[in-house]
Order: sequence, then C-alpha cells, then structure tokens
Amino acid sequence: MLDPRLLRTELAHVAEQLARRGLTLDTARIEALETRRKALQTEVQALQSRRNTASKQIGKAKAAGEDIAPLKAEVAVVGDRLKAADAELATLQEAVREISLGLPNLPDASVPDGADEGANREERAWGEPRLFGFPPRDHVDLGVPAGWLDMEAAAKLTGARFVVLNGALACLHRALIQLMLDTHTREHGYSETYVPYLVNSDSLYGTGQLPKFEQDLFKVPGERDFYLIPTAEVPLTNLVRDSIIEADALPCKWVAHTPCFRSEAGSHGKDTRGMIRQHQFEKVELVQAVRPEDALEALEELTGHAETILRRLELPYRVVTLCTGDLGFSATKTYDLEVWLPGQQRYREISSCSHFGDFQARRLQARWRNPETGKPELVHTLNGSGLAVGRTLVAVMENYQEADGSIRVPAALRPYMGGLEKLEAP
RNA sequence: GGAGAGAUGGCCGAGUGGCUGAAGGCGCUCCCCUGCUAAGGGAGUAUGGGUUAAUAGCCCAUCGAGGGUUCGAAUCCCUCUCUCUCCGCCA
Repeated sequence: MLDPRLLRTELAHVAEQLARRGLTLDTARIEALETRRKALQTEVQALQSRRNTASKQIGKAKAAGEDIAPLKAEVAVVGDRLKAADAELATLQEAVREISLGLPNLPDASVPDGADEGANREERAWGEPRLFGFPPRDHVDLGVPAGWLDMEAAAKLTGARFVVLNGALACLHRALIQLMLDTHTREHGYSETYVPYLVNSDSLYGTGQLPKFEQDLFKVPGERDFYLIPTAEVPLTNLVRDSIIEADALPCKWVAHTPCFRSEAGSHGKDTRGMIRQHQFEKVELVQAVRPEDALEALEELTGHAETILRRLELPYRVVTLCTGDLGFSATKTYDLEVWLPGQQRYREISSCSHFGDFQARRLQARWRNPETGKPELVHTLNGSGLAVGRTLVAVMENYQEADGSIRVPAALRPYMGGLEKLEAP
C-alpha cells in the first residue's frame, strides 16, 4: 500500500509515477473523496470530544445529586449527529481504502520505462550457452522416454499442469533443494525456516496477493479462511507482521523451501508443455527485512545469492531489470534471473528478486525502532527465489544432456546424490 | 470430537459502569547521591490516526477481534479467534 499521505499531499507525483506503469489515476475523484473525508473526520472527532466531555459532566452532576436531564438531552442530539457523520465517514474511508489497496507500488527511479518484457534491460550475462554436437532435446523429450518424468500419471492422479518425478530425477530434484538451502544458510547468512503451507487472508493482504489477485490462488473450501501459499514469500514476510523489530535485530534474513501452489488463471495455453508452468512446484525462497537505507544494496546482495546457485550449477544465465510494465504489483524494483534452456533455445525466468520498499511493510505494519528517533518506522522488505526448483531441474536436464539421452550430474550436486555422476536412461 | 480455564502496556499483574490510557511491581532511559560490578532518591517510558510548518500543542481511537446495551464500557450482553489444562483420536 502506498503512503496515504502521498495520496493527499503529492497526488500529482503519484499519478505521474503510476503513469509509468501504464496506469491512469482518477485524481479528481481521489481529491474529492479526500476533501470530504477530511471535513467529516474532523467533525466526527469534534463530536466525539463533545460527547466525552458531556458524559464526564453527567457523571459529576449525578454524583453531586444534580438534575442530569438537560445534559442528557444535549448529548442525545450530539449522538444523533455523530451516528450519521460516522456512518458517512466509514463509507468514505472504505472507498479510499479500496482505491489504495488497488494501487501498485511506485517504480524506482532506476527502473526502465516500457510496456512489456521487450523493454526489460539486460544487466549482465554469465556463462556461455553450450554448443551441442547433436540437436538438444527439451526436458520432456529427455524425461518422458526415460521414465523420469510422467505427465500421464500426474494427469490421472490430479489433472493437467502437475508432474510425477521418478527415480534418479526425483533424487536430483531433492539434491537441488539441499544444495540451495545449504548454500544460503551456511554461506549467505539466512536462517532456515519451516512454515505453514496454508495461510489466512490477513497474510495475503500483507504481501499484496489480496485483494487484487485472488483468482491466482487456491482457496481451501470450508469455513476456514485458508489459502495454499503461492510462494513462501507470504508466510516468511508475514513473520514480521504487526511487530516492531529492535534495530540490532536487522537485517532479518530467512530462507525456506516450500511447495508453491498457483491456479495460473489467465495463462491457459501458455507453457502447457512440460513442467515450466505447474499448479504445484517447489521453490527455495529468500526473504529479508532491512533498514530503509540498506534496501537497494540488499537487493543487489540478494540477487547475488540467487546467482550463486546458478554459478555453482554452471548454468548460463542473464540478469534483467524488469521495466515498469513488467514489474509486479508490490515491487518497486525487480531483477529477473533467466537461465538458458537449450530445449527452447532461449532464456527463461528462474528467479525473481524484488525490492518492495515500505509497500508491504505498511500493509503488514512491520516496523523497526530507529535508535535516532526512538520511534517505530516501517522496514523495507525484499524477496527472491533462490531458486525455483522445478525450473532449475529443467535447466540441469537440458544443459547437461548427452547424445544418448543420459544426463550428467553437476559437480555441485554429486555430494547430495551419493557421488552419482550420471543419470543413465534405462 | 468432549469438558474446563483464560486473553489488559516490553514483561508480571490490579481493575465488575464514570476522575482508568489504564494502580502496583519488574525491566529500560535520563538525572541526582554514593571513593570502588552494591544500595538509595527523582523524572520518564504504548500504538495508530486527525489538525499543524512542527516527532510544540490540542483532539480522536485502541485493554484478543467484531457487533450490541448505555449519556458514558477494560468492566454488562452476543458472535468469532487464539492460548492453556484434562479426556478421546491420531502421523
């Protein structure tokens, strides 16, 4: 959520920045609502003040044995006006809140303007796409004939956009998770965390998935207000919800491996082949809560942590800065890591590292105590995939394939696979 | 699933209709006193919001959440959530 003060005092600036994201802000309507809200709120508070004073007088008069009827009559009038004004104020505040909750974050100054991913800016590339002496297959053609990947079984068990992994490939999948968790906890200073995979709607409001993106989530039927997590960002970031963190406890750095569940509404017909886009996938997620002045540097650092995994796995990748049109709702700046997929002959997103400024923190009421002022101030939050496990598995399969359909095991994963060097197709 | 108890400020804990935003204690901060890691004295110590140039002042809200009764609710009523204890069940 944007700072409501910005909406009041710097509406033109907000409109200008949102325009970079292709959004038109109805400033006239917001101004009208705000003017009315201001007048009403002042009136309501004055009436409350009047009632409080009168009520105290009644108490005193009663104790003194005086006649309280005239006072009561006066308060009754105040009460009626208060009731009406209060109701209107509530309606107005709800309207303003609804607008606020629907507005995305303002893009950072360093974010390039643009309508879609075509305008994303490549920052750097690492590694050379391998030259194959044979036509490289994609992960489906490698995995299905070998029995490692079973889309039909998944369709039978559940439906489309799920997968069953078998044997050595399932093990490789697990090895990737282990490598990622070990690297981030032992070398990058994150504390390993196990979190619920079902969260309540408060948590989803906190990180910005609700109210706008409910159609992307799986809601658990029943009386409980439970949703399957679309990413560990939700439970991890909500750890700081409604709390005030002491300055010396920052930065908070958490890593968790969780399954992620996405309904992928609106993506019908997109990436239907293989396991690029699934309803259920594993991800190792990095989350940080930091002092505002450290946030931009923390984004660079966090992105580097995710890159480390790709380098360990010796997978060629590039880093792009998302343009304004491609930027997620809550983010002020995002780097995407894109890994080279020989089967598709293109780079595909494998990690998204974002800085949210105080946008999430405001919804979360996540604060820290600034020693200079002694006052609670909003923290800045960041997160990034470190990495998306399913897509990393795809990348390993396609980049490490041999002509005979076998897959070499990257050196960094062998310790997690009992020293196994190659997945042999049966 | 059944039975019971509870939820108050950083913590402990008082408080059954008005002078309680909240006693008292602990902790913490600052000051004073004190010739040595002690003791004592004083002051301060919640959050969100409105107004404002202002983190000056004034005002409003908040005692798990939401609703109700009342001129007035931490205190009375209703609903919900969470925690704890016992029984049952269970990975």
